[in-house]
Amino acid sequence: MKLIFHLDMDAFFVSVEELFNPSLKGKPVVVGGQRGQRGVVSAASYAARRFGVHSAMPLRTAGRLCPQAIFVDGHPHRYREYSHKVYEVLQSFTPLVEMASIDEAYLDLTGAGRLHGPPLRAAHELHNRIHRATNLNCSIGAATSRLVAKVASDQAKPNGVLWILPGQEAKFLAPLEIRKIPGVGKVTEKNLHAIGVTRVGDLAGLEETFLERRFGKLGLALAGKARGLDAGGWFDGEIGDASDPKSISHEHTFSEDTAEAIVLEAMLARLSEMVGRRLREHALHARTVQLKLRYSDFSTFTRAHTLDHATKLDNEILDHVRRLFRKAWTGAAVRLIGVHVSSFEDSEGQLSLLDGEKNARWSKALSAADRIRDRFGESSISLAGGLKSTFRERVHENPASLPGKTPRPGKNDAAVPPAERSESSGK
DNA sequence: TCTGGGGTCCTAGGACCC
DNA sequence: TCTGGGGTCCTAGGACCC
Repeated sequence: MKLIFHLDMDAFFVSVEELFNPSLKGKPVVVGGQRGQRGVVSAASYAARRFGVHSAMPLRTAGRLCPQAIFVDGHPHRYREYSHKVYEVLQSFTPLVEMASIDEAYLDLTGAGRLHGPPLRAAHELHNRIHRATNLNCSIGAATSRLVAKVASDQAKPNGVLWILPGQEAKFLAPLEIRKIPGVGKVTEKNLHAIGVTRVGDLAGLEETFLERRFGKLGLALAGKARGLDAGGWFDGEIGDASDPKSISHEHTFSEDTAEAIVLEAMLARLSEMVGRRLREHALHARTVQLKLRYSDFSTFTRAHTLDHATKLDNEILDHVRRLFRKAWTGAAVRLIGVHVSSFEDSEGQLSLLDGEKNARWSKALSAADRIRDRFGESSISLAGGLKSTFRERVHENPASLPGKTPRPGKNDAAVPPAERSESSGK
C-alpha cells in the first residue's frame, strides 16, 4: 500500500515576510505590490483573508476590500532561500521528495514505517522538523495517492496534519465541492454545474464513459480523481527529483500601456537576455521562439517561429522574436510583452563552419557576461544591443528621463553615451 | 473586480509525407 | 475524377496551478 505525503507551507510569502518584519504578525498583510498598482495579490495573510482578500485578486480590489491592509512588495530570493531550507529538511527525512512548487512538496513514504513509525506520527515529526528549521508553519496531508494527499493538506490548513485511511478516499472526497479537486478551475466547475454536479460525490456517481464522451481526456481524468486516483495529467509518475524545464519565459506588464516601438523593442532585448541566461544556466538549447503581446483591451496574441537549429544565445533569440514582433504588432498600445522559448535540445546540433565559429565566439562572450552578472548583479552588463543601454531609463519606466526626441531604432545602437555606460555598470 | 509572472498540459487545424 | 488514411511537426489558444 502506497503512502504519500503532501506538504504545503501556510501563507508562505506572508510568513516569510513576517520573519523579516515581525511587526507584520497578526495583521492584514498583502504581498505582491503596492495598493493601487497594476498587478495581483501573490499572497494574503489570514487576517487579510477575513476581508475577502485572496491571491490572484487585483491589488486595487484588495485595497478597496481591506483599506487597513499593509501592502508589501514580494522578495523572490527570500522565498527561494526558505524553499531550499524546507527542501533540505524533506531530503533528510526521505530521499523520495519532489518540490511541486516553491511552497509545496510530495514525499513518498511507502514502506518507511520502520524508520518513521505510523503515518500520523511521521507527519507530526516532519511538521516539527520544518518548524524548528524555518520558524514557518505548514500543513501535511497523508494518503494513498498524491491527489488525496493534496486535498487532505488543504483541508488540514492552517498548521494541521490529516491522514486519510486507506479505503476511505472516496468517502473523504464525496462531500467536498468539485472545485477542491486539483485541475477543476472556474471553467470546468461551471461546466460540471451545468450537468448538476456540485460535489465530488456527484461526480463519482457518473459513468466514466459518459464523462469521457462529454469532456474528453479531462472527463476521464475527472472520473478517476473523484475516486481518489492519480488519474492523468499532473499526477502521473513516480515521486522523484524534478526534471528539466520544458519551457522558459519572461514577460513584462508596463505600468502604463505604450505604443512606442523603441520602448517595446528595448524590452524585447531585455527579456531575450533574461531568457538566454536561464537557458545557459540549465545548459539547454531552444528551437522554438515565441512572442507574446497583450493590448490595452487585454486581447492576447502569441506568434512562434521554429529554428532549424537550437540556440542558447540572447542575440539569436532577440533577432527572431523581434522579427515576429515587427510582423505581428498592429501599432496599438501594448500592455504586456513577453519572450518564450521551448522545444529544448541538449546541443545546438550541426552548424555550418562559419555559423559554428560565430556561435562559439558568442557563447564565450555570453558566459563571461553571465559570470559578471553573477558577481555584480543583473544590471551590470548588457550585450543585447545598445538600444537597451541607451534607453535603460525608459525600459525601467522612468518617464522623467525621456529624451525630447525619439531616435529611430538602430540608429543609435552603437553609440552608448559614456555617462549612461557608467550608470549602467554601477554597483 | 480590472485583471502578474512563471510554468504544465491539452486541443485543434493545417502542412507535409508516405 | 473530386477524393484515403495515418503519422509527425508546427502554430495558436486556452484551462489550470502556485
